[in-house]
Amino acid sequence: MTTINDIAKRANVSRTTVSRALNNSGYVSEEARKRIMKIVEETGYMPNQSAKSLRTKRSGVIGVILPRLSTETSTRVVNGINEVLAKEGFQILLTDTELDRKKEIEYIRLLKSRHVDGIILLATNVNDELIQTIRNVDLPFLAIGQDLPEVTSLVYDDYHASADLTNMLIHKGHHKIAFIGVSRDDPSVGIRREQAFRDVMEREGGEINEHWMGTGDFSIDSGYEEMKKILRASGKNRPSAVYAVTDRMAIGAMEYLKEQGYRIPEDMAVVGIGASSLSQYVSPSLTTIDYFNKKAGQQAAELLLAKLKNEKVDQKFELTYRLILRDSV
Amino acid sequence: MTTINDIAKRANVSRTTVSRALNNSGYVSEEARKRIMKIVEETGYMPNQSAKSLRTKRSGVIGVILPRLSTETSTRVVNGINEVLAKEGFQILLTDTELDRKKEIEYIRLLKSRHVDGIILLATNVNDELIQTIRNVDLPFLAIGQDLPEVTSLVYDDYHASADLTNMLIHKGHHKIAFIGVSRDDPSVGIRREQAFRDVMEREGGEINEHWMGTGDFSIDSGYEEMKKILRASGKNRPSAVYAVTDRMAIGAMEYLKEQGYRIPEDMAVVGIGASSLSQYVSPSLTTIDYFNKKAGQQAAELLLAKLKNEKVDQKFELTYRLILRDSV
DNA sequence: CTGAAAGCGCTTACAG
DNA sequence: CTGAAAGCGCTTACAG
Repeated sequence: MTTINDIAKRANVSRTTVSRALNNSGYVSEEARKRIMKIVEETGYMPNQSAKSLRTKRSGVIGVILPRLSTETSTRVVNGINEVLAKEGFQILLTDTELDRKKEIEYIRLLKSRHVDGIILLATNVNDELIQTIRNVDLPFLAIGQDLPEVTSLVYDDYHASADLTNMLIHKGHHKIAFIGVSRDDPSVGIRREQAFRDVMEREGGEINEHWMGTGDFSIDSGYEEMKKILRASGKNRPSAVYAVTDRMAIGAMEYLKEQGYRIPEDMAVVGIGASSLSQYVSPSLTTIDYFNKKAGQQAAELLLAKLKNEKVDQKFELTYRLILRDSV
Repeated sequence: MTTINDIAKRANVSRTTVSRALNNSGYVSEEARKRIMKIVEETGYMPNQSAKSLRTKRSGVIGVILPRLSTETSTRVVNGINEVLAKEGFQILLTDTELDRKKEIEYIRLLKSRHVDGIILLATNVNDELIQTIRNVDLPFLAIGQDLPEVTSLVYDDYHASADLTNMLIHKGHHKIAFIGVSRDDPSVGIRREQAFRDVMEREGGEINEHWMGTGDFSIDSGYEEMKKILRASGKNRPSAVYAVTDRMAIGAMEYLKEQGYRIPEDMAVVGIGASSLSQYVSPSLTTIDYFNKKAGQQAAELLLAKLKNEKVDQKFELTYRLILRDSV
């Protein structure tokens, strides 16, 4: 492995000068610069980033913490993050918590020890230890998806998105709407989306029936199972629509409904959230809400870069969304 | 930021001893160890990985080079890689070439300068400069998806998978089969899958018609467009089935066929490759081939770990596949 | 069982 | 415009 010393020797200058030439810092004679660059070219020399990072305290690496590597939402966000970061010469150090809160905290500290310049967390829950850890590592930090106190957070407008979706169903004539949510550990998805649903239902005189309220775990299977439970529990008094808080659960619900011979949307309307590619190609195509995940990733990266440049950034950002009306309603 | 020196001072030992205690290397009295560990706990000390890496020449980071961050195939592979690596305390440094060959090479060198311990490349093409670069960086290296000369490569069995698929169509009575492939720059997908198709068609007396041969670019849209072209070009003599070399293109083709009022599979059978989640939920569900991408990722990671331990590993690995018969045939 | 010293490959005041 | 020297935070022979 060639080092800066090798280049210096071959160019007949000190390594100080080589460093200056490479980083465009301080004066270097045109002559020396040319000699150095030529040798750099020839040897394919690349500075050792560990040494550089040790010295400068900057690594050019951003840590990204994901709840799950294999969901479309995560992938889109990471894609957006990477697009912006790569352009600025940053790389992503990727970690996957597999939805384990312990790991979330562990990885924040690990990333710190790996000298990342900043961290972007796709957050799925909010708890004191997490907040505490974030404060302690004292690194440029950005959360996406949950509103973390005292942390710069990009949040989807879950309340209004959910309210719009519910309103839309009501205005299409549905007053009996089943709901498939998730655990309240996830404030954004588990609490806010449900709260908006309940608020709108109440305001508009919809019927909320606890037999029609299910709790899934984000998976397609859980959507299927919850739909089954709801239908079995509801007896003669059946909902005419089902609102699942994620596309995957909505698609699971559709599977069960189709199996049971329900026509969608005639016998039962279905809506989800997420605008997954599945939602587009499933049959009938699923009405859903697009959260522009990729854009969220881009924005997160841009904000983090701003922080790295010591620019002041606001603490809270609300992301926009878009209702996509399709054939399932 | 607390360093090993801080710990040493507070524990009244030298940093040498702290290092030994932390790494379980060499002798440390039980007493000293306890004192040290207690302080490590209290301070939440984590060793600076840049310093460690500079000194030991190992970073605990594996570079992963993806052609596209946002495809299900990539995601599944990365997921498999990560699962194995995380267990061993390694992290992934992620790069996305956006299908740009220049970047492929650039990133290999970049990852080297970032002191990764090894590299896994999801390869999409084979060319001399690439092979040369891999040889030059001289790092534990693993390719997935293409057979790179002199590089440990995990390849899907594209030839036989494609042959099986073609055979299956023929045995279902299809002798006129349209084919939507991709550029021959990609030997695995662009050449081998097509070659197997042609070989089987020839052997079994199927009709190969150049009007029925399209070339897409992996996207759903391109599947749609190629299907359109094929149908328009074929006039009265129409195929009864279409084989697209990826699920996404197959789904694009299905979209066009459905728009034109074709019944699937009665008027036209459709098959793809990839076992994407889309293939399962699209309607009718798509017959396809599962390449077990996650398992490929796991195996790649395991092989790389073996290399890091200086174990000898074979140079070529062929992965298995599975035909999934669904309603589109 | 323990510590002083050297060194990994860089950058950056400082002096000239 | 250039270089000698210090130092970033670790690990590892080496000596005791």
